[in-house]
Amino acid sequence: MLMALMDGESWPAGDLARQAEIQPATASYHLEQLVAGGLLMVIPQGRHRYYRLTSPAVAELLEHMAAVSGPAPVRSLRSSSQRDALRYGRTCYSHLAGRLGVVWCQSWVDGGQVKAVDQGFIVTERGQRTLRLVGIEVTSGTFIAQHAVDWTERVPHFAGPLAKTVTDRLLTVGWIERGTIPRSIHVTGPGQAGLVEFGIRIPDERSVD
Amino acid sequence: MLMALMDGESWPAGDLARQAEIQPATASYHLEQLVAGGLLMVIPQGRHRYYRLTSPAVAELLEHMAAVSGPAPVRSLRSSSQRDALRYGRTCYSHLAGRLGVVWCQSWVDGGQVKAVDQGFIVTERGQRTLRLVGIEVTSGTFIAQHAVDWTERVPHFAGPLAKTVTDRLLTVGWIERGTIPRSIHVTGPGQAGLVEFGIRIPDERSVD
DNA sequence: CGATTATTTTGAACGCCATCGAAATGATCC
DNA sequence: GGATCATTTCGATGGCGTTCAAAATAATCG
Repeated sequence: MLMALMDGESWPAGDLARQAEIQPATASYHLEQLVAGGLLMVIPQGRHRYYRLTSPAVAELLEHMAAVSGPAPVRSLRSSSQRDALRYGRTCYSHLAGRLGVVWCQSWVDGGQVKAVDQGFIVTERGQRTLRLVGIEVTSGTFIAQHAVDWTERVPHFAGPLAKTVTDRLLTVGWIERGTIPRSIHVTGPGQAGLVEFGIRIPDERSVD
Repeated sequence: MLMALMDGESWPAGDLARQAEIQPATASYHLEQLVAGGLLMVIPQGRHRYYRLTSPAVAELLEHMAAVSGPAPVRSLRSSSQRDALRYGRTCYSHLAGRLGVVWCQSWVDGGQVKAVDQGFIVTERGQRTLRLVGIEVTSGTFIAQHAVDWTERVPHFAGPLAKTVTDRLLTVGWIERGTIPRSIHVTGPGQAGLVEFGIRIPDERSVD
């Protein structure tokens, strides 16, 4: 359930129960504990009670835990295909993660849109021009944080405010869109060409290693 | 027990049991689980079996967890005084943490030995000269990572290779020394003057807030 | 080699915690 | 206002995990 909430969105108890494949009563019990423990907060809205992580810090911690613990053993076919989808692309507190996020980071390093500095990257002039393609205006030298480790890929990807802005923009212009599996992301038809122009070598969605 | 191992040192099962105030058999049982879970490794030496964290990554994760969970409620006077000692100064995987580590970081920012950049600090020319006082030679511009959050202080402190080098050096020249409580650090007599010259405003050991 | 120390293994007891079905609460919809 | 849906509360069950004492193993010491 915590993993399902890692995109920073709010989900009602029932949805979380279904995803965790447990009874609603059980989910309710656990969610209460997580709220008591300060990891979750609850936003009552009508007959729904929306749960969400109390802060991005919690998401970071979870990502950190997942990174150290390594990939979980596959329990069922369903969770496996679900994992594959998330492995391809997903949002992590509103920035791109998964293979898509990693490839973006690598492509931009190789393509010279960003220059690696300690603990992150700074946007080059080329990067500045590339960002302008999707209507984002920044001064070159702007810093982009990197996420220390990525859960499924174990390599850096962009994080922080600018990463979020870009992700939002890519969703708005319709180059990427959210899948049916919560937090999953995939590339749209127009996005195929768009992202290449945006300096991202798009990975094949079929061949997820 | 994990907290006791956070300095990266190796401890035998018995010592860990005593610190955790549990029976040796119980400790052994738990330590075995932690090894199975990949958090600990064991180094058999004679009739002792030394346990240690498998990697610095585990220590970072623990620090992260402690930071998010906040200070634990005080259970006993003993654990409280122990906590106070660690709050004053301690090593975290071979770099200074606790109030001492935080003050070092703040003093150097104020004193101009380092300049804050994103996700860390870089050594200025003044810092270069200060480091030379203890026989450490670096080029100005050298990067010092910062630990995102400090468990007891919740403010940044130095981490990474250079922080470790300095800590080792301060121990070698005898300005700081390890206390009886594992991981605890305090300032020696000579260190009082030395650390001031080294650009650190030494906090009073008595008045730990 | 016997005594001592460090540690693990075994075995058993206890407690508690996760789980679920059923009932209760609360809110929406018609 | 009654029906339906989302969620929580209640109550009961089963299981499992933690714990420790005692015994076993292993290594050191005299």
